[in-house]
Amino acid sequence: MDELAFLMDWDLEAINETPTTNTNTYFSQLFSELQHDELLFANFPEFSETANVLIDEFQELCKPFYPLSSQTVVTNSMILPKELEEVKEIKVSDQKLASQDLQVSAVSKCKKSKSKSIVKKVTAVDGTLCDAWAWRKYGQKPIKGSPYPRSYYRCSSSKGCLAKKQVEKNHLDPRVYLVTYTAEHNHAQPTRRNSLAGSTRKNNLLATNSSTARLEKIQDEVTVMTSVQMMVKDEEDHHLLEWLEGAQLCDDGWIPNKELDEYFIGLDKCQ
DNA sequence: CGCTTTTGACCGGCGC
DNA sequence: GCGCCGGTCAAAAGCG
Repeated sequence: MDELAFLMDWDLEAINETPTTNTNTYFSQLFSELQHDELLFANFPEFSETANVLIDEFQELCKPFYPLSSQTVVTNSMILPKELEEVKEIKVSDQKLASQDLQVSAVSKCKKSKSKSIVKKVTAVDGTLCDAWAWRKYGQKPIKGSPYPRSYYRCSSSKGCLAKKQVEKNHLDPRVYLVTYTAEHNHAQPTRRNSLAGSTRKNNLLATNSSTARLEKIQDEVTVMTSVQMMVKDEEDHHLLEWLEGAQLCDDGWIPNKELDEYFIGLDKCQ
């Protein structure tokens, strides 16, 4: 199979991903959040019918805020109107949400965040390799007080996606990268193979100069570290971090749904 | 040719 | 108003 055919195959794989069930789960959780917020709920008094109606109407309301085609299924993230950002959840990670919406749910149950950005501490080969999204660098600035410049990236997976991240070395420990994510992806996360196909040139060089297996190994290592070592700006999330650090991870570095279920149930009992 | 990175310029917010 | 700082823009160059 030549390279083009291979890429087309990857694209088809992406198109075939229509996680409607997970989408509904995600929206259901989101609505649970909304219903607990009196102010927001007052803005949407019509949301009192079945869950499906709620989901449909909410999707409709949010359409102006994310540039999705009419055929696109909203998956793991989207741009919310300003007033809704107040109740937007902190994610365990930006990755794998389309297949593990429960991770989002667990964290959103834990705490509502007023902070829009997420900071990850990455002890890794390179901050640009730390996730499965494709990023395009659009700027670099020296930062006062730090010997290392800060790099600015925006998502290049999809046109119109507002997701961005900033990467800078920790001047106290140059092996550690601080990665700050802002805004939300308005499209599904690319599959691993897709992300490799659409990743930065540096990643492509790695993939061509060495074996793909080698690249995947690096990314697996980084994935494990980022999912456990994530830092959230708010100290109130300390208990979540403790739980994350103690969680038993899957082979691919992600938290098994069973673990999340238990965490989920534990939270419900506490509340 | 299309995509990326690089890098100086530009802009807005903030403190004085 | 001015200067500093951080974030973004956009032209140029590099690469496959």
